[in-house]
Amino acid sequence: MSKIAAETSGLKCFGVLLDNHDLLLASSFGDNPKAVTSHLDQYSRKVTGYAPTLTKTALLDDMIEIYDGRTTSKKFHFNTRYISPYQSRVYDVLSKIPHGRVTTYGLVAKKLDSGPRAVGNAVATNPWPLFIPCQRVVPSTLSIGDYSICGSLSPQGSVVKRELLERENILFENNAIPTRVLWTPTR
DNA sequence: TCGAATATATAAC
DNA sequence: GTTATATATTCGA
Repeated sequence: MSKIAAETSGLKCFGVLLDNHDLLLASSFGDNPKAVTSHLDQYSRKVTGYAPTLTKTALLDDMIEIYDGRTTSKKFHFNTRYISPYQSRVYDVLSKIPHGRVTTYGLVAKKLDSGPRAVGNAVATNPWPLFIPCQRVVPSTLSIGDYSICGSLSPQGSVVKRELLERENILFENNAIPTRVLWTPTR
């Protein structure tokens, strides 16, 4: 059985989905609290077959810290049962991107001997936004690229993605990320 | 099993 | 700036 915890802080709602050992099954955040919880609820039904119950957890405070662009050295514990081995390899790389830096879909692909579109697929289906910093993956042009909120793409997503990076002290120079911010996964 | 759909990259114009 | 094409993975018919 799984559990949802959610709370609103400032203008955003933050939510997590936990399994019965308090491992993270998914996270979600956005403007609309209803959308956040229903996204987690649907994810739970899809992967576990069950509707979640409600709970509380300090993980929401960690999530808000990350949203605010604060560095955290905390280790989070994920339930990886419902993701593919390939997704797992991609998220391992993403978790190594330093705070305040970005990498590209292509560089991650090179590291994994895979392809950039495949990386895009995996990043787009990241169940753990904020905890796995998928906002730090951008196109090779160093423009902002796309970002999904509660499982759906919209121009709003790119705005949120940019704000997340700006709060990590990444300042854009004429709508692009400076090259010095680019991080290359070590081979 | 196969076709279609991607949060891509690169090269050419 | 705009295509055209190659590419890896996933998902559903």
